[in-house]
Amino acid sequence: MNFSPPPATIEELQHRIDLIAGLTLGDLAGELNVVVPENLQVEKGWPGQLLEAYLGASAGNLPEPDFQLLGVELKTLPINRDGKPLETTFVSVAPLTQSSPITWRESSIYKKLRHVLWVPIIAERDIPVPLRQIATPFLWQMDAQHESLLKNDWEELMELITFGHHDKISALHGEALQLRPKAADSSVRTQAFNQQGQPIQAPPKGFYLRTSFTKQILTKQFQL
DNA sequence: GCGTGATCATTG
DNA sequence: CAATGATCACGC
Repeated sequence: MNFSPPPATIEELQHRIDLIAGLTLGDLAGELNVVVPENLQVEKGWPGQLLEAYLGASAGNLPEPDFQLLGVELKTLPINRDGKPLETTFVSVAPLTQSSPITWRESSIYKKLRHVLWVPIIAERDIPVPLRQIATPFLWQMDAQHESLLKNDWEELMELITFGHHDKISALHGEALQLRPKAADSSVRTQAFNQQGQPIQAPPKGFYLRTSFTKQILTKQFQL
């Protein structure tokens, strides 16, 4: 995709997002001269990549916030017509080989979620992809309550990982943050440690925000 | 293979 | 019908 130049300031970013509220994915794709996929079965990440290109977010595949200059992470959020999140939100892969413990504020989760540009998209599956409409994007900063919630979940999950119990972690752990498979398929393996601290091969996992958490963010923002 | 962007689709 | 586990594409 053809990328726009990155915004230099928060104000410039705010101005850009004010202009896309109410537009459809087809509108944005048309401006960028890109073809809209029939459905997202084959190109699941397409909405996110479209918005990245349109808004000039380009951290590439670096484990860094999308707008590096501004320290802002871009997240599209599929919602239904009532404004309720339809999917969990992927944040980052989990470090299964973390030997020396890192602190919450050093974590990629904190760095990415500290400041987020949320772009809600009305994305019920019966709406054709090009007609899916961008609701009201907004800049959001993690507050103390969000932080303690996420920090608690993160510390619990990281402790399980550190002690080699990552194989016993399911999506059921965590109130706001959960750990789920993150791979091309279930046969993929990556380096990890077992309970004895010996290196083993294990399925890669990623951190995801539950819909209950993103729903609260939307509720606070829009007083839904 | 890993990390980016996520949604799909089966199941309880 | 929500949620968990599985999956798809791309850059390097």
